This record gives sequence, C-alpha cells and structure tokens, in this order.
Amino acid sequence: MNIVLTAKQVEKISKALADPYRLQIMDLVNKDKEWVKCVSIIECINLAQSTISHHISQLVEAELLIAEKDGRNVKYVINQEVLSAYIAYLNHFKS
Amino acid sequence: MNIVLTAKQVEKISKALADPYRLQIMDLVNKDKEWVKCVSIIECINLAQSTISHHISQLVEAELLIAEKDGRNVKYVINQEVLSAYIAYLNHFKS
DNA sequence: CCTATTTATCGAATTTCTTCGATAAATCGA
DNA sequence: TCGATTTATCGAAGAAATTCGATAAATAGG
Repeated sequence: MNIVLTAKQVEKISKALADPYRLQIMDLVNKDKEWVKCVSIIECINLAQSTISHHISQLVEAELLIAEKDGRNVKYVINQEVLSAYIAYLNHFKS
Repeated sequence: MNIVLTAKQVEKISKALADPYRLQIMDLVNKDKEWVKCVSIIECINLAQSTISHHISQLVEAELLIAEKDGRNVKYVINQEVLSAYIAYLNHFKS
C-alpha cells in the first residue's frame, strides 16, 4: 500500500533529515541490511548519549526509522514506506 | 549530466524543505510550468515581504530554485537537476 | 526627472533547536 | 538480589531560525 504524506509530514521528515548527525544515523542504519542497535550508533558518533537519543527520536517521530525493543536494547530499520512516500512527494515537483 | 550531492548539500536542501511556507513556495513555483515571479509569490503568502524574500533566498541558496532577474522582477523555476540529485541521494536508503 | 513598484538587507525580538550532564527506568547476568 | 548496561528524560545554556518593520537599491513608466 502506498502512503500519501501531508505537507506537515513532509515538513517533519525534511527537518529530520536537516542535520549532519541524523543523516549519519540514517547511513549507519542503512549500512547493515538488518536491524541496527542503538548502542552501535552511539559507538559511532561523537556526541553525548542523550544527544544521540534525541536525534534518533526525531527520526523515529518523523517515521523515517522504525524502532523495536529487544531486551535492554532498541534496534532500528529504515521505514521504506515512508521513505518512498517522501520521494513520491518530491517527484511531484518534477516537470 | 547527473549531479551527485555531498551530505552538506543534502542537509541544506532538507533544511530548505523543512518549513511550511517554503514548501508552499515550491508548490507555487511548481504550479505554473513557466517562470514564476517573486511578486506573485508574495501575493499568495500571508507573511511580510521581507520574510518571504528570506524564505526564497534559502530555497535559492539550497539550489532548489533557479532565480533570474527580469527588469524590476525576479522569476524562479525549480532546479530539476538538484531535485533529481536529492531524490537520488534518498534512494540510497532504499533496500 | 520623479514617483511607484519590486526586491534585498539590516537590526531586533521571539521562538525553536542543539547539546550537555545528571538522573531515572528497564533489563541482563553473575 | 545486586551491579552493570542500555536507553530515555529533564533542565539549562548557548546557537540558530523565524519574523517583523524600516529602509535601501534598482528599475519601470509617466
């Protein structure tokens, strides 16, 4: 099923992608084709744990990432449907 | 020729798209398939002229819009190459 | 030449974002 | 059960973004 995003959602997704660390997190989650643990993101990025948690929250809030609890850990994958919907929105700007 | 964007450029483009008025401006420029005059954007959006000028600047700075002087007016079109390059960047996150 | 129109720029006020350290909550393993 | 690990949340400081009004600069038209 194809999702159609509202302008508000597009705004939120754009904002989520408008930060170098959050783009880096998207890359890290994208690298592995499986679920990526929060702790391994924290290992890779030189920011306070609380800050990284906040960045991840924004990506999850924008629904670019899907979070799943796994014991003590939380793991993430990219939400392909939302990503596709965002790209579809941008495609409307094509002539 | 296909442009490849740096992460810094992607961040800037995302930031440019992370505002409701700027999304509206993109829509307005997209509506007409010709060049859209600045003055007609100002007519459509309920913000001070200086604020709209600032929003347009960010879209031009991010190279999402191409600006061209036309007498007293400035007119815009969407930069299709940059838009495509942004979409291509996002496609890398697809599995 | 003078005035009106169009756009850009400046400075200031307000709001939002980023980042941190401290700490809490949940869960795992010994 | 207890201590260590993992993640989230809170409050605060500083940085950046949004918005406005005032004003400047460029140009069109009478």
